[in-house]
Amino acid sequence: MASALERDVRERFRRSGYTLTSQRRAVLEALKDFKGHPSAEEVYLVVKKKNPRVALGTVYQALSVLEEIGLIEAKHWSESPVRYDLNTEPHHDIRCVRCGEVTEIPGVEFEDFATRIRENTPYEVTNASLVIEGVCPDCQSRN
Amino acid sequence: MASALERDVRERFRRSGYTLTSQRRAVLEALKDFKGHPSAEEVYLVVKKKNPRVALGTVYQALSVLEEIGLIEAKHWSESPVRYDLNTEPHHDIRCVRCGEVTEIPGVEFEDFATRIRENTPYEVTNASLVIEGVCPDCQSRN
DNA sequence: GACTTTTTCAGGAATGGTTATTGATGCAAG
DNA sequence: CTTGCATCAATAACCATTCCTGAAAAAGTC
Repeated sequence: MASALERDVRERFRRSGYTLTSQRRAVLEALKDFKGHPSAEEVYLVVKKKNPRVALGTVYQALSVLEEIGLIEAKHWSESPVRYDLNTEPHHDIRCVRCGEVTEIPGVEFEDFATRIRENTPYEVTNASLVIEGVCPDCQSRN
Repeated sequence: MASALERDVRERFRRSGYTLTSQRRAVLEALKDFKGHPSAEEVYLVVKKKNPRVALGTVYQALSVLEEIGLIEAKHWSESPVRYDLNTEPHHDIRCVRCGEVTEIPGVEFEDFATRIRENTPYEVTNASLVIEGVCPDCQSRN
């Protein structure tokens, strides 16, 4: 499965014209290793462990390239920096308003909904994502 | 209908313990007059016309109080400051990725969806909103 | 392989939206 | 009137992100 991802990575870089540099690969690796949905800063910290010379700006730049070519997805929450996700399959994430943890919600389909949106606006819809917030089980019990 | 809103405003302030000051009222008025979904800065400009002494910080503060007591709603988009909306009925907004304009999408119900989300996560869901982006008709024709 | 051109990078400064701080101000209760 | 507390204006601080620069690396060319 690593090779499938690997092939996809190469392919997307080739098509985009960007070069697959070691820094961009490192960012991708960090995102793969990171359980959850790290912020740019968190990705930076992981990357820096292996290669202390990379700058935060480089990570931002790499993330935006990776997002542009569709390898990763950026999610915007209120009161939180942007968080990145390697999983680009359609899915939804929920963020705990107390501890900030982000996890995925399985088994909720979105397609019907997106279709209905398209039927009700003259806009050409390019992107629709859900921002879901709540209190995670841990924080509930920690009342 | 103005009086219904008026009553609601008074009621919510009373219950919250906050005082209904002239500045907070001015922010509310600005939001009512503004067609669309202004940013804090835009609200500030409108408020300043009538009362040039208010500071941007005051507007931010007033907006956060108004949001806290449920009179207005804040929406977060990528690449855009937070935008505020007086309409707290459940509804969806779409933002044009070219010109930035935000408009409402009528006639799309959300409830089933929210229910399905609640059934699929152990989180206690407090908030779920859609972030929809697209290209508005004007910008499409202006290709 | 040496040369040239292009892309990317590191480091740090700059930006922009938002929040925090502080002392002043205004209103309410006695 | 005056004491007390919430709110306000002004401004400084903050933080995530972007921009800028010269250096380095990679890709293309002969």
